[in-house]
Amino acid sequence: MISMRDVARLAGVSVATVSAVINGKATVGIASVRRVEEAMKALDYHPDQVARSLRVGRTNVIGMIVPDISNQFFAEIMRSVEETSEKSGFSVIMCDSNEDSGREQRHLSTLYSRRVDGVLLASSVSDAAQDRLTLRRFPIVFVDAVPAGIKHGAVVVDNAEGAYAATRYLIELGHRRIAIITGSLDRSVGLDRLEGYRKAMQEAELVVPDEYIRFGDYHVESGYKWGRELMGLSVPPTAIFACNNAMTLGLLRALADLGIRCPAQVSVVGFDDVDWATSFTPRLTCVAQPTYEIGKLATEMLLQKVRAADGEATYEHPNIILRAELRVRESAAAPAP
Amino acid sequence: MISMRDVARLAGVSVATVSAVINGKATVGIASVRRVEEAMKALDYHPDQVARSLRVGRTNVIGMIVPDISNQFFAEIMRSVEETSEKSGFSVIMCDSNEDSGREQRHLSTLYSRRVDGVLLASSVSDAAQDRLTLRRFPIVFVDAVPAGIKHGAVVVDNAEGAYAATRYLIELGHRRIAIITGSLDRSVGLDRLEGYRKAMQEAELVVPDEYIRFGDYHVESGYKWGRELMGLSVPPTAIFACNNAMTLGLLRALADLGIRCPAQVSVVGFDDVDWATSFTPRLTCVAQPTYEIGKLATEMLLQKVRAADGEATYEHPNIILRAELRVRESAAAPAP
DNA sequence: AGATAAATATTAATCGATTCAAGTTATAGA
DNA sequence: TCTATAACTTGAATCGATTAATATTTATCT
Repeated sequence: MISMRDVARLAGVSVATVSAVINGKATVGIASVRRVEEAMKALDYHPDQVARSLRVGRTNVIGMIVPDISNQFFAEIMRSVEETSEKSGFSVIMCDSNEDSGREQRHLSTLYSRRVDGVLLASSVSDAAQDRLTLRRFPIVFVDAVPAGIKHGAVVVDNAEGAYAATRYLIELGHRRIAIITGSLDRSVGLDRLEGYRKAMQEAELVVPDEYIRFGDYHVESGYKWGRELMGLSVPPTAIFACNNAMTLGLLRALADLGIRCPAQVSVVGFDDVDWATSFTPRLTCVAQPTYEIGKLATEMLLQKVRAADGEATYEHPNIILRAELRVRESAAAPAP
Repeated sequence: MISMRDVARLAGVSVATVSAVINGKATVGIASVRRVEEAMKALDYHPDQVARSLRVGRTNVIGMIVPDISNQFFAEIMRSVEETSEKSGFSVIMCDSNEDSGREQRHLSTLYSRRVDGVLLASSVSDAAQDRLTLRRFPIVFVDAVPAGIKHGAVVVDNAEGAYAATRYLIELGHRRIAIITGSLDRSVGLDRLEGYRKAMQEAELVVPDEYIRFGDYHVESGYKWGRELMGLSVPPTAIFACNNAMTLGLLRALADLGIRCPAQVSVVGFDDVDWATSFTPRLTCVAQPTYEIGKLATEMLLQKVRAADGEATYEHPNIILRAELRVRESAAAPAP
């Protein structure tokens, strides 16, 4: 392995000079700079970031933990995070928590051992926010879901507002029997979306029978299961609001299996816009989250925190709350008379 | 930052002893082990992997480069890679090459600087295989696409066979005018799928007009564009084979926009099975790749290589070629008479 | 008890960078 | 020519672990 010593030897200077050249310090003579650069090229030298990290106490690596890498919503955020990080010279270690708080904790622990400079935590399962110890380890920015009580350092979407808009839209179309398939309530995402739905229903003075509220787990299967159940009720809903992309998919599959036509027999609004949404017949009406923006802003916020922490300071940015936009397409229509 | 010194001091032993305890060396007395363990717990000590990596010359980190993180096919492979790596104590740095050979090279270079122990390279754009220098840097396993001439260290699917099966199936349904939307030919994936298609057509003694072969770029838009073009031909095909998930989506969108019903008016077979494939009406017939297996086997092969390289040896495993399975559903049917 | 072997523990070098204090050379001004 | 200052350059300590060589303690056997 070629090291700085080798470069120094070949260039006929000290390692300190080589280091200065690499770091663009202005104190090096033009002649030395040239010789060092030539030596580096000749030896195909690439500075060892591991050694550098040890010395400067910074790795230029961040960690990102998501509940499911293969969910398109998170995949798109990851893409944006990777792109933004790379521009600032940061690499990203990706971790999948599989919505399991044990796995999440273990990942946080390894990331700490690897001395990453910060962590993006999507849909945190465990209440990492409560975990004072974890928070003291490294800068953290919460993405997608914000733990209760956290007012700073999170980038999320206004889930309540998005769910409200979706439900409102269905009501305006004339629906009165509107069901929801939501996620578990131990994270803000599920909580807020349910709340938005409830608010819209309440405002319209529509009572919601308990069996119209179903708690899924953000996977296709639960959307399918609850979709079948809902449509099997003695008084089935005329519209269903599904709270993430996977459950929407499951719901649509259930409808197809049951031979129930959408939107003629039942209207569907989903959460998360995905590439297949506009290829479906009918094209899917849904609440879209700006994944690119979420990833970009969260990364920028985290890097600010990292830079601040470098100078022993702290950088506290109030939560960024982006708008979730209702995209009206064809899967929701007025109920059959 | 708590270091081994602190632990050693508190436990009343030397750092060497602490190190021995951590690494499970049998030479430490039972009493010392206990004292060290208590000290570690008391101080909430987490060994610094950066320092460890520098000393032992291993990082226990691998890199993975994919052309598009947000494509579900690669996202699923990544998930499997992350899972398998984590089991062996490896972390994964994810990089998106955006199908750009410049970006790919830059990523390879950073990964080298970070001294990752190995790299999984999906759909390599640049001919990294030819790049002797890159190959000497670290163990590499090719995924999805195998560079020309590479006989070892790749995990791929039998693309030609998959495409052959798909085309064959369409022919058996009675189609004679079958078009293909494939990817560029500078990677084995595009090449092999086209070849499989050609072989099936040839065997059936069907001539393929040039305008039935369209070269996309694996993105939705190109599937859409070529889909419209194909259906606008004076003699349009009665069946279309699209060579990846995104282009299939674009094609289906084009058909929907044109009001052309599938499979009544045109049959469609896609490549890559994805979560939405079975929620569509009609449910999508496609060639499925075993993403979980691909990720798992590729990671295992890479880790073998890493372990071998650790002992100055090399581990050469012949390319693993998995079967791509045709999943017959409803988007392809006999042509209208 | 004394010798020898076995079991533990420690010292100090090392990995490859960065960085500060100190040293050397060059330049300008008197 | 001499000195003060500026412009470069370097030696050596340091980051936090691992590990080989060496030292110390304990156990075993005659």
